[in-house]
Amino acid sequence: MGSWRPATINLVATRAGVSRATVSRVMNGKSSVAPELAARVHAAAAALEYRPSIVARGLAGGRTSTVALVVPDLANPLFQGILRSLGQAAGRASHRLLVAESNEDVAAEIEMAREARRRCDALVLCAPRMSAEVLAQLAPELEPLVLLNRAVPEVRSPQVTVDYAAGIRDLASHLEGLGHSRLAYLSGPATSASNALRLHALHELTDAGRIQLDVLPCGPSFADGHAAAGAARESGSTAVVAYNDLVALGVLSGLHELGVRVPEQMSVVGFDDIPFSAYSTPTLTTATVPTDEIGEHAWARVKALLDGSPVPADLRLRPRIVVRGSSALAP
Amino acid sequence: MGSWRPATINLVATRAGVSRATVSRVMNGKSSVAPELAARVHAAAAALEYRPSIVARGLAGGRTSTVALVVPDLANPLFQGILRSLGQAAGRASHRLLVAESNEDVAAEIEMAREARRRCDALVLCAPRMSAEVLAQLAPELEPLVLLNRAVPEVRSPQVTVDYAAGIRDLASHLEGLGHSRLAYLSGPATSASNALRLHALHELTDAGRIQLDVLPCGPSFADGHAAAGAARESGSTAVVAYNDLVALGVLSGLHELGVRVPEQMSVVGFDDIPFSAYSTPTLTTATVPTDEIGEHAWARVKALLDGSPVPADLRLRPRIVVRGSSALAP
DNA sequence: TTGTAGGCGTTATCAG
DNA sequence: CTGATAACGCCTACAA
Repeated sequence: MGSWRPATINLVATRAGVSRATVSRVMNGKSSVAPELAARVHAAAAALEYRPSIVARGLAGGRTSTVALVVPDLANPLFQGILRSLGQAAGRASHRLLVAESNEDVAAEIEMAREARRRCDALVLCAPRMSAEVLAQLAPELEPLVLLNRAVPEVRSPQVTVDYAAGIRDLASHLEGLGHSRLAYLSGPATSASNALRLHALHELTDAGRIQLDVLPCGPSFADGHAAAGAARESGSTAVVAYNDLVALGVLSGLHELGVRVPEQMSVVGFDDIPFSAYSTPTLTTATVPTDEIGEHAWARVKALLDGSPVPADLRLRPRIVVRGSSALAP
Repeated sequence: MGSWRPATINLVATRAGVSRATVSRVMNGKSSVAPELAARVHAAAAALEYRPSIVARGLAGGRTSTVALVVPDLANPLFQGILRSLGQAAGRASHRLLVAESNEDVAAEIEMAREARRRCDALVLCAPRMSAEVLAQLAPELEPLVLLNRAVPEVRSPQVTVDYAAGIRDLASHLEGLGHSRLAYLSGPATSASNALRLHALHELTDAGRIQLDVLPCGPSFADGHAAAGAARESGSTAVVAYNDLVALGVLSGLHELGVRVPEQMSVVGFDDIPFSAYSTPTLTTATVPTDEIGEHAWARVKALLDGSPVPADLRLRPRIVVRGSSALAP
């Protein structure tokens, strides 16, 4: 038994004594076919274990039933969540996901987006670092395109974004309500758009005279947060707002080592609600980014684009505050 | 300006005043072409922003430069790690990854594997739950195939597996060396092959009279571990071997709530070394599964299969013990 | 070295 | 309702 070649539509047609066109019609359930012929086709297809070639179908019909997802970093729970939910949603509609990780490299990201798009029906792009100009210029050739986690007015493609500003405001308000009037913000990567948004939202609160703010350079990782614990303690603030949960958990760990009790002596809040935040000691007050919804909504837009049906309006998802053990009344 | 159609090889050929064959040759760097013609082709291609259609190329040449990865659960750090490293390795060779998640559903897994394979050049399959019989029967039609995280002698395809037994043995030996003679094993899902391996390895140690073992039914999640903390304490064992890190961290949390100090009163070890294990309180002693290497080696085998070159021998990666703060001398 | 022609497996358009 | 026939975009003998 040599290497087995998959059955083609031609074989099935011959075996069933019909034309390829009829086989195609039967397989696709399109325009009605005489019951008897249909039965013969089904029988032949089953006997031959025939499966239409997705590749050939892609060439002929221009649809690959595949959508591409380009993300900067698959180690990030946010993108992992998006990957999962988008994959599930697409899967339910019999579409597959092609995933490409750019490793935060914008140049690579551009090339990957171009290339990934060419072999798929649509592209879902998460490009937090890409400049609006580049994105605006690139977008047209990437269509059908859905932009995630990033609002770019210059781009006509549907966008599903996260209202980080509102999330941070809610977090700050929560702390304010607990009597904290001076907050330390552990800043993420300087090039991060979402970091800029967070910072901007915080500055608005200081401008409104509601809080005092210490901005401490930090980074996006646990280690960064851990290293910044000392600076946070020295800052004179009574609460720490971390760039994300990883950083917050790092701060928790760092403060613990420094003998600073959380939340008694200092409150800490994160952002993202990664799985462990519910289980750290103390458990972490944070804001949840609804990645499930992002994927779901992203898929709805992809589908609309592909079907030519009305595309749902752009969405700005508001993170939900999750109050846990790391925040309490100011000392 | 209506919707723009991507340039085809025909357009380039016409523009350059050559035949399609010549354009094809130039684009693929195959058999030498007169420098002047090549220059014309390059110029035309550049002017038209021509990019060969990957889909058409796939149909004609039978290569899609895409490989499929099927995993049971993308929430699992193990598979996330494999996804990342495999994706990176494939990417370096200009291949893309099609990812499909079966949600632990074996029936769905079978269908996904079949389907995913048909649209790609090869399949990398992680199917911890699939029976050896089914797998053996399915494998031939899935080739070129690389099996991950699962040793199945009946299958001829290359396999990269993890020696969980050795990992567990090393962990148990570590505890034994600390004076623990009675261990509680928090068992994972009954259908999990890796769980069976862990259990088997542990039983060998009891059969050898080296340790006493309490097997406690548990599960694979943090919540399962948390819930099992009480049972672990009552078991009479002085150390807990958890099915994985998630469970171990859950136990840590549960024991903390019960007022049991770790590692003073009880030692706890996990398995996987997920990112957070280095930062929990106490930090978790565990065993690292080298996901980076898995992806790397898996890709090497995929490539060999596709190139028709000699396929590297099957690999059994041994986890590396990481001793941290959750294990200490028996009380 | 270059061009011609046929084929990859489907779908879609027309006749009949 | 069914069957030729022409795309789809590219690759690859085979010929010249």
